[in-house]
Amino acid sequence: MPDQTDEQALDRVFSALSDPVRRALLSRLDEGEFLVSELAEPFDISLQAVSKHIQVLVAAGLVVQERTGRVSRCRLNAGPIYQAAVWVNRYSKYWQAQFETLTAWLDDIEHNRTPDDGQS
Amino acid sequence: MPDQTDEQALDRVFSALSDPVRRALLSRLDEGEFLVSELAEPFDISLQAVSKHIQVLVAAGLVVQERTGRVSRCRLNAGPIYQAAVWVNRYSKYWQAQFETLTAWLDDIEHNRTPDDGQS
DNA sequence: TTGACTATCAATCATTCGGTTGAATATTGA
DNA sequence: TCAATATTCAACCGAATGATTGATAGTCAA
Repeated sequence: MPDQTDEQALDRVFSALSDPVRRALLSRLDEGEFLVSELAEPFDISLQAVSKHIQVLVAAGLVVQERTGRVSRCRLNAGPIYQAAVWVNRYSKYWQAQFETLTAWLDDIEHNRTPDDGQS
Repeated sequence: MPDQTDEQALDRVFSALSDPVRRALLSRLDEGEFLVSELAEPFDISLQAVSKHIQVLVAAGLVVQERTGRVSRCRLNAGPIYQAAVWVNRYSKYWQAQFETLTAWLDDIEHNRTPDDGQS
């Protein structure tokens, strides 16, 4: 039985993941650490808008920022996604057909191989 | 490489999951079919508010409604959650410690056993 | 037919969200 | 010191969100 704090944390994580810009930021940060300006570069929106998106990710606990001098280095913290993963995986029984694919894919990760990932 | 339609579908699914009332509705519908009034009963908010939450779930493709006479029977359609599950499971490598728990849990589901589920 | 019941529609309200522009803060380096 | 740089803060804007209340539509049954 999750307490209210957990529920609110889940609110923030799912809400953070509901925006395509923020998902793209997390995908990028999965590759390493980046400065705010580096993260902002691919987007057509203003740097300030990206900065606010990063703040949303920080509030959800998904990103950690470490400021040294002028620059602010951003690092992924995927831990909070775990509860979201547990939540959505409760429904995996409904896509049995694709289930073998998912488990194989998770198995790939477990053995530190690269899954068939067509991500842009 | 997901197309824009898929991205927007993911937006809607994650956004739908970001509200605790809607997550509770999905959990309930995982147990079977319910009328709108039955779904609304446990909540302190108005029936109309619950009806609107259900409409959000329908728009995300997570719930199907079938109206017969006065009543509207609601049924879970978990399929669209799959893409969200794939998305969050990309980050499973970051919680290796808990990973065995997750795979064991998925394995339980695969064999139609009941996982250790303390859900309210 | 009348009345109760189920659910949605409609209007409203306060708040949040995603974006903008402009100013401020702080750091670096010439 | 002074100018350029990196980031955040602040104010604002329009649209979306989550809730309310009241009205409406449609169905069932006495």
